[in-house]
Amino acid sequence: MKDVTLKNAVKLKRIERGGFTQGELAKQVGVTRQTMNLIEAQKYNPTIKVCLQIAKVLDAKLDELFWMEDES
Amino acid sequence: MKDVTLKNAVKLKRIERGGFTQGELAKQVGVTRQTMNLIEAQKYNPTIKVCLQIAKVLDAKLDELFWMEDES
DNA sequence: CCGGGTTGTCATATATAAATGACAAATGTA
DNA sequence: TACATTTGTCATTTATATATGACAACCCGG
Repeated sequence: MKDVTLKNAVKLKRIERGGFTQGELAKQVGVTRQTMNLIEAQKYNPTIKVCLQIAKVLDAKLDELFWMEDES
Repeated sequence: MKDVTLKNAVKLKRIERGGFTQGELAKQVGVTRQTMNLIEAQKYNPTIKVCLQIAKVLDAKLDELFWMEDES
Protein backbone atom coordinates (compact mmCIF):
# COMPACT_ATOMS: atom_id res chain seq x y z
CA MET A 1 0.00 0.00 0.00
CA LYS A 2 1.15 3.48 -0.83
CA ASP A 3 1.96 5.82 2.01
CA VAL A 4 -1.12 7.94 2.33
CA THR A 5 -3.18 9.18 5.24
CA LEU A 6 -6.78 8.24 5.60
CA LYS A 7 -9.09 11.09 6.53
CA ASN A 8 -12.72 10.99 7.54
CA ALA A 9 -15.60 13.19 8.54
CA VAL A 10 -17.37 10.70 10.76
CA LYS A 11 -17.24 12.64 13.99
CA LEU A 12 -18.47 15.77 12.25
CA LYS A 13 -21.39 13.99 10.62
CA ARG A 14 -22.31 12.24 13.84
CA ILE A 15 -22.52 15.52 15.70
CA GLU A 16 -24.22 17.22 12.78
CA ARG A 17 -26.87 14.51 12.92
CA GLY A 18 -27.32 15.57 16.52
CA GLY A 19 -27.70 13.59 19.69
CA PHE A 20 -25.71 10.55 18.70
CA THR A 21 -23.15 9.40 21.17
CA GLN A 22 -20.09 7.53 19.97
CA GLY A 23 -21.37 4.46 21.74
CA GLU A 24 -24.78 4.65 20.11
CA LEU A 25 -23.30 5.04 16.67
CA ALA A 26 -20.99 2.11 17.34
CA LYS A 27 -23.93 -0.01 18.41
CA GLN A 28 -26.00 0.80 15.36
CA VAL A 29 -23.03 0.21 13.10
CA GLY A 30 -22.27 -3.05 14.85
CA VAL A 31 -18.78 -2.39 16.20
CA THR A 32 -17.50 -1.59 19.67
CA ARG A 33 -17.24 1.90 21.06
CA GLN A 34 -13.47 1.60 21.08
CA THR A 35 -13.39 0.77 17.40
CA MET A 36 -15.64 3.73 16.63
CA ASN A 37 -13.39 5.93 18.72
CA LEU A 38 -10.27 4.88 16.81
CA ILE A 39 -12.01 5.46 13.51
CA GLU A 40 -13.15 8.94 14.48
CA ALA A 41 -9.66 9.72 15.77
CA GLN A 42 -8.35 8.68 12.33
CA LYS A 43 -6.10 6.16 13.97
CA TYR A 44 -6.87 3.48 11.55
CA ASN A 45 -8.02 1.94 8.41
CA PRO A 46 -11.45 0.32 8.79
CA THR A 47 -12.86 -2.26 6.42
CA ILE A 48 -15.29 -1.22 3.73
CA LYS A 49 -18.14 -3.07 5.40
CA VAL A 50 -17.80 -0.98 8.52
CA CYS A 51 -17.56 2.17 6.40
CA LEU A 52 -20.68 1.26 4.49
CA GLN A 53 -22.58 0.68 7.72
CA ILE A 54 -21.42 4.01 9.08
CA ALA A 55 -22.51 5.76 5.90
CA LYS A 56 -25.87 4.07 6.10
CA VAL A 57 -26.47 5.00 9.73
CA LEU A 58 -25.33 8.58 9.19
CA ASP A 59 -27.24 8.77 5.93
CA ALA A 60 -24.17 9.96 4.04
CA LYS A 61 -22.18 8.95 0.97
CA LEU A 62 -18.98 6.99 1.37
CA ASP A 63 -17.22 9.61 -0.68
CA GLU A 64 -18.17 12.44 1.64
CA LEU A 65 -17.12 10.49 4.72
CA PHE A 66 -13.78 9.02 3.61
CA TRP A 67 -10.91 10.26 1.49
CA MET A 68 -7.12 10.22 1.37
CA GLU A 69 -4.35 12.74 1.47
CA ASP A 70 -0.89 12.20 0.08
CA GLU A 71 1.90 12.07 2.59
CA SER A 72 3.67 15.41 2.20
CA MET B 1 -20.82 -6.68 12.28
CA LYS B 2 -24.22 -7.36 10.82
CA ASP B 3 -24.62 -10.22 8.42
CA VAL B 4 -24.55 -8.56 5.05
CA THR B 5 -22.83 -9.36 1.79
CA LEU B 6 -20.36 -6.97 0.28
CA LYS B 7 -20.79 -6.39 -3.42
CA ASN B 8 -18.56 -4.56 -5.84
CA ALA B 9 -18.26 -3.56 -9.45
CA VAL B 10 -14.49 -3.55 -9.63
CA LYS B 11 -14.07 -6.20 -12.30
CA LEU B 12 -16.69 -4.53 -14.47
CA LYS B 13 -15.08 -1.11 -14.16
CA ARG B 14 -11.65 -2.51 -14.82
CA ILE B 15 -12.78 -4.11 -18.05
CA GLU B 16 -14.89 -1.09 -18.97
CA ARG B 17 -11.75 1.01 -18.63
CA GLY B 18 -10.25 -1.37 -21.15
CA GLY B 19 -6.92 -3.07 -21.33
CA PHE B 20 -6.23 -3.37 -17.64
CA THR B 21 -5.21 -6.74 -16.43
CA GLN B 22 -5.90 -7.77 -12.85
CA GLY B 23 -2.21 -7.72 -12.19
CA GLU B 24 -1.74 -4.24 -13.58
CA LEU B 25 -4.60 -2.87 -11.54
CA ALA B 26 -3.19 -4.54 -8.45
CA LYS B 27 0.19 -2.98 -9.09
CA GLN B 28 -1.19 0.51 -9.55
CA VAL B 29 -3.36 0.13 -6.47
CA GLY B 30 -0.44 -1.18 -4.50
CA VAL B 31 -1.67 -4.63 -3.53
CA THR B 32 -0.83 -8.09 -4.81
CA ARG B 33 -2.59 -9.73 -7.71
CA GLN B 34 -4.02 -12.32 -5.35
CA THR B 35 -5.57 -9.67 -3.16
CA MET B 36 -7.07 -7.97 -6.21
CA ASN B 37 -8.39 -11.31 -7.36
CA LEU B 38 -10.14 -11.99 -4.05
CA ILE B 39 -11.67 -8.53 -4.05
CA GLU B 40 -13.02 -8.91 -7.57
CA ALA B 41 -14.35 -12.34 -6.69
CA GLN B 42 -16.16 -10.68 -3.76
CA LYS B 43 -14.47 -13.06 -1.40
CA TYR B 44 -13.59 -10.47 1.07
CA ASN B 45 -13.82 -7.26 2.85
CA PRO B 46 -10.98 -4.92 1.88
CA THR B 47 -9.91 -1.93 3.90
CA ILE B 48 -11.10 1.53 2.94
CA LYS B 49 -7.60 2.59 1.92
CA VAL B 50 -7.43 -0.12 -0.69
CA CYS B 51 -10.93 0.77 -1.88
CA LEU B 52 -10.01 4.43 -2.18
CA GLN B 53 -6.94 3.55 -4.23
CA ILE B 54 -8.99 1.33 -6.50
CA ALA B 55 -11.54 4.10 -6.99
CA LYS B 56 -8.76 6.52 -7.80
CA VAL B 57 -7.10 4.26 -10.34
CA LEU B 58 -10.40 3.37 -11.98
CA ASP B 59 -11.55 6.98 -11.80
CA ALA B 60 -14.79 6.01 -10.09
CA LYS B 61 -16.70 6.91 -6.95
CA LEU B 62 -16.51 4.67 -3.92
CA ASP B 63 -20.28 4.54 -3.89
CA GLU B 64 -20.50 3.19 -7.42
CA LEU B 65 -17.87 0.55 -6.76
CA PHE B 66 -18.96 -0.80 -3.37
CA TRP B 67 -22.28 -1.47 -1.71
CA MET B 68 -23.99 -4.02 0.51
CA GLU B 69 -26.92 -6.33 0.25
CA ASP B 70 -28.89 -7.72 3.15
CA GLU B 71 -28.61 -11.42 3.67
CA SER B 72 -31.98 -12.69 2.50
C1' DC C 1 -18.99 21.43 44.12
C1' DC C 2 -20.78 16.78 43.02
C1' DG C 3 -22.09 12.86 40.18
C1' DG C 4 -23.46 10.62 35.64
C1' DG C 5 -22.59 10.14 31.22
C1' DT C 6 -19.21 10.55 27.50
C1' DT C 7 -14.83 10.17 25.65
C1' DG C 8 -9.76 8.96 25.17
C1' DT C 9 -6.75 5.38 25.91
C1' DC C 10 -4.31 1.09 27.63
C1' DA C 11 -3.24 -3.95 27.49
C1' DT C 12 -4.44 -8.28 25.82
C1' DA C 13 -6.71 -11.60 22.77
C1' DT C 14 -8.84 -13.09 18.39
C1' DA C 15 -10.22 -12.78 13.63
C1' DT C 16 -9.08 -11.72 9.28
C1' DA C 17 -6.90 -8.66 5.54
C1' DA C 18 -2.93 -8.81 2.82
C1' DA C 19 1.67 -10.80 1.26
C1' DT C 20 4.31 -14.51 -0.90
C1' DG C 21 5.31 -18.39 -3.79
C1' DA C 22 3.57 -21.73 -6.58
C1' DC C 23 0.70 -24.15 -9.87
C1' DA C 24 -3.40 -25.60 -12.56
C1' DA C 25 -7.41 -23.99 -15.26
C1' DA C 26 -8.85 -20.87 -18.55
C1' DT C 27 -8.46 -17.63 -22.37
C1' DG C 28 -6.68 -15.85 -26.33
C1' DT C 29 -3.90 -15.84 -30.45
C1' DA C 30 -0.53 -17.33 -34.10
C1' DT D 1 -2.57 -27.62 -32.20
C1' DA D 2 0.73 -25.21 -29.53
C1' DC D 3 2.30 -21.37 -26.88
C1' DA D 4 1.82 -17.11 -23.89
C1' DT D 5 -0.85 -14.50 -20.92
C1' DT D 6 -4.26 -14.10 -17.60
C1' DT D 7 -6.94 -15.76 -14.04
C1' DG D 8 -8.42 -18.76 -10.09
C1' DT D 9 -6.87 -20.97 -6.18
C1' DC D 10 -4.01 -23.22 -2.41
C1' DA D 11 -1.09 -23.24 1.69
C1' DT D 12 1.57 -20.55 4.71
C1' DT D 13 2.98 -16.37 7.05
C1' DT D 14 2.63 -11.59 8.73
C1' DA D 15 0.31 -7.37 9.73
C1' DT D 16 -3.45 -5.28 11.53
C1' DA D 17 -8.64 -4.60 12.25
C1' DT D 18 -11.76 -5.55 15.83
C1' DA D 19 -13.28 -7.26 20.51
C1' DT D 20 -13.14 -7.07 25.53
C1' DG D 21 -12.49 -5.17 30.03
C1' DA D 22 -10.93 -1.50 32.56
C1' DC D 23 -9.87 3.16 34.08
C1' DA D 24 -8.69 8.10 34.03
C1' DA D 25 -9.88 12.63 31.99
C1' DC D 26 -13.62 15.54 30.44
C1' DC D 27 -18.02 17.78 30.23
C1' DC D 28 -22.20 19.43 31.85
C1' DG D 29 -26.60 19.75 34.44
C1' DG D 30 -28.12 19.46 39.26
